[in-house]
Amino acid sequence: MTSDDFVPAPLRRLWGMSESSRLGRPPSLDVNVVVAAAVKIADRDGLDGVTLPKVATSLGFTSMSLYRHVGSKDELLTLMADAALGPPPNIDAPEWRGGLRRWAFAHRAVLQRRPWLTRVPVAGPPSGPHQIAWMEAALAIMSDTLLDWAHKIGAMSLISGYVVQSVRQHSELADGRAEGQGQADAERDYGRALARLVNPDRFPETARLFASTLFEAPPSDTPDEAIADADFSLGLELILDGVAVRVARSDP
Amino acid sequence: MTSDDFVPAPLRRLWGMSESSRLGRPPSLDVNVVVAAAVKIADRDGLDGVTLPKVATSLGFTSMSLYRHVGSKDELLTLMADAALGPPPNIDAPEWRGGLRRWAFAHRAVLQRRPWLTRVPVAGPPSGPHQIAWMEAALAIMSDTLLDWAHKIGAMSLISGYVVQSVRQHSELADGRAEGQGQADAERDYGRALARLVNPDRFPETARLFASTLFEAPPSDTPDEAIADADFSLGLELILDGVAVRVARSDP
DNA sequence: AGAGAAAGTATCAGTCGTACACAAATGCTG
DNA sequence: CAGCATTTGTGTACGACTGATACTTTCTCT
Repeated sequence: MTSDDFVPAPLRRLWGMSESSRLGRPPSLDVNVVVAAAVKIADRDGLDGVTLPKVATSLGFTSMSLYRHVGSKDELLTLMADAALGPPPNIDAPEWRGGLRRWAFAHRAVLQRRPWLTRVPVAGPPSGPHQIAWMEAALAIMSDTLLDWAHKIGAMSLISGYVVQSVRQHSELADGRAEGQGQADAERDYGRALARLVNPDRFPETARLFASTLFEAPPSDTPDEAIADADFSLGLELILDGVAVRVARSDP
Repeated sequence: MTSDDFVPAPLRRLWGMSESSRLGRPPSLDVNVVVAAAVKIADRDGLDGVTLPKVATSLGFTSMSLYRHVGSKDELLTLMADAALGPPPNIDAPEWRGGLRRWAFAHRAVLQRRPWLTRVPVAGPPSGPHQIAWMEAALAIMSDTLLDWAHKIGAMSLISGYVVQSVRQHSELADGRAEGQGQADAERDYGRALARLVNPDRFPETARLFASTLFEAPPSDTPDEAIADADFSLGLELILDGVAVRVARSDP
């Protein structure tokens, strides 16, 4: 039966199953070329810079020609996301905790290089080959544990969601920041501006927070990157502590 | 000096500091009315349904009139986000863990009622009065612990990020789902479609996952909501376990 | 009363996504 | 080798959106 191996068109394009109908006019354009061009534009101009006219003219075609290869702009975004994610690194760690940590940092590195990836609307569950490969890598890291599938998936998507959230937040704040201002400076300005609005009677804890040294005194020679790494690690290790509790619980 | 209590216009609008210049033609429109209308449209048509023409005509004005009260569409979104978030519930829990759990569920309930909130691009650090109030509530819950500020903020934003991510994911999947299909059915279909693409040689763990009972056999009389709640709790308790480790560590 | 200031309006340009009908380029069939 | 079905890329068009600029309207204060 053909209905058994029916795969919807978007999935076929994601997995590179070319039609090669060998009939009619041969295509001078294919999905991968279109996606590569779109990714290049996103790298340069951000996700909002990706428009069908721009992608098409960057290839010397008209915008409508793209519709022969991608079903819609949303589908193009999905294809871009999987292509830009790329394959996961090889991680063969002796124990799960170090492995997941490396997985998370690798994931973060990819997103930091292409912050627009964190803004692609997810149109469905992970279904591209690269997304699946990253998932495989995480599952392999946890294969030694006795966690059940629900916990493995839960831990993985928790970490992955944290990575996305964290990178997006930093990149959006960086976008909204005046040029030439470092992260430390921006945080201090933010604290000062809000400190006037936060009434200590209504918001006692928050007022104490703003009065604390958290925003005022970062050792001035610390690079922004180190601060960001520390913030990121704080949350990540918190999650890993939580996973450790479950791992220990399932292996008495 | 006036420069000391200078507050930028977007912040002034967020905090409801009206100008009341008492000169010239009196306004028949104000920020709150505009924001309320925009929120109503978002509730009905989603975030993409919010356009300046639609908001304006729903009030009987022209689109350009909105620019007298809102700096840009992005600013309108920020204002909508804070208005729609609303004030946090009163949570006076005897211990932090139950308190944070209730905080997370309350936050989730708000976002579930207005899924478009999870898609508003965050333009900066939390700065609206309601956002600050939610932050205050979380800090108050943790005030009994000996966590330092960095850990409190880290735990709070981790939980909040998890809530957002989780609700957004579910609502986006629900949007992409064919009508009349429940969550359990959709997950089963997803598993079947991908199972054919996932080569067990390249993706052994993932193949085992798809072959597992995770997607195939949810007890058929379980309502979708219960499944979603269980998924949500799984991740949340994982995070809380992680926080508990830190709380214990800081109080020997 | 009238000057000055602010609110709301009319008009407009520049984009974007995409539906639809068409032209061009090829392999297959006779 | 002719012509036909088939597939690819194009031209044109429409509706919708953001936001600029310059205008009219409607107030208060002098």
